Amino acid sequence: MLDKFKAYLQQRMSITDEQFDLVASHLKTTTFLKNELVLSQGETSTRTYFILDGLMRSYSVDEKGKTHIIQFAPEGWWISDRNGLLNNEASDFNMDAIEPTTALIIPKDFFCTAAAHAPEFNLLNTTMLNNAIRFMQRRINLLLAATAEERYVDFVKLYPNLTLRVPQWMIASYLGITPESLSRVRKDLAHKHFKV
Amino acid sequence: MLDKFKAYLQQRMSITDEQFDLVASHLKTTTFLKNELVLSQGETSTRTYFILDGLMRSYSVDEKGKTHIIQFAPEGWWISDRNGLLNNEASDFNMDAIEPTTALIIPKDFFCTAAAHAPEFNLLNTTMLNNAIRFMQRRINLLLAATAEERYVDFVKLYPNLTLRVPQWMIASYLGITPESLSRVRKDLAHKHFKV
DNA sequence: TTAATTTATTAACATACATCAACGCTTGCA
DNA sequence: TGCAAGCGTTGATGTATGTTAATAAATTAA
Repeated sequence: MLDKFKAYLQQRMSITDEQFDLVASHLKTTTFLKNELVLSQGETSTRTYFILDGLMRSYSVDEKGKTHIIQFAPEGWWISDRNGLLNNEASDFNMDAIEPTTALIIPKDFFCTAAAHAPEFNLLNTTMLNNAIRFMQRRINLLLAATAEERYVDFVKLYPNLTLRVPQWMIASYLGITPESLSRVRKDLAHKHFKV
Repeated sequence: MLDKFKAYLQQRMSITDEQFDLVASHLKTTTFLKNELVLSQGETSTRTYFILDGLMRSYSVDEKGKTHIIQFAPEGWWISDRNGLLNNEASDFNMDAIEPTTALIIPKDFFCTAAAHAPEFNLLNTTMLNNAIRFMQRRINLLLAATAEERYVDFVKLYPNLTLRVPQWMIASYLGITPESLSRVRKDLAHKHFKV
């Protein structure tokens, strides 16, 4: 199962087998059941998860009980609560597994200790963080500028894979619209011969 | 002028005068006029700016010519285009100075070279990046879950300083509403005795 | 200082999306 | 096997916010 993590790293940095073994010796895997709650709003967690298999999400629940999805994390993605990670503060969000999931538990100091074995881990870390920012800026821009239909089309192009795996109401919740609206958006797109 | 940067670093890490001098010797300051365009959509820039004085913003312009503000950067904030920084790609956004601005030019490899002099720069860098992600998740959550009024109230509490410095139509553009809507929101809040 | 431009407000009207409710379809579990 | 629960669709209706336009106030330029 660690092979997937090794492959992930090798695609993004140069790392020897020895370095990987040293680094990976600190890591444990864990599994979550479908719909298992991993972290609730108000709890504190300093862990990051690297998803080996399955699908997780982080989301908020507002006063009316409505759910708003902050992030999807399928295989090869990272997910964590930054409040806990940075300041040992309570999480603003919930986290759960949408599918049965296997994940690596990445402790808070992982990149720091890993960099002691292979300095390139520092660059990998900052590159990934910058990338996350880039994606979030893009999403914010869409939320500010685009219609529900445009946001859905963008989602499908960006995550064709997720579109099939995730129930529609979750996609709606990620896009910031109701499931009913998404249903209508899809109907309109079908008339315009939009595929998948 | 570099004093401000030194104070900024000293608040966030331990750094000696010698280390600072070494690190700062690579840096140049630059100034921008009010309304000066710093970067346009389609151009490539690998620079980051650290704002010493003044106020900058990054924003997109959609097909209808409407402006959508991605980020405000007042004194003590960083601003950059991640497309250029990460991949030497063209920027999705524009960047300009809202006020006359003095900024440090931070080259792409700054944190890497600085870490050679003071390793704590690595931690500072990742902490700041994680913090940026935290703030953006919070903003996304508000865009998904909150009304225009709630978002405005949140903005005013989070950036009381900016509320006074920035024209209303820019705040509207940051919140994802029209200036007319913001005007109405403010009127309603005034009736509810909301202050500032 | 006047003139020109930008910014903020207000009103009438338009629309994208939400809400509420009803109805089949699937799914999972008793 | 059957039945409850969840999911997706559709329709009728409601509402927050957008659009357009006019005007006033503030800022900038000449």
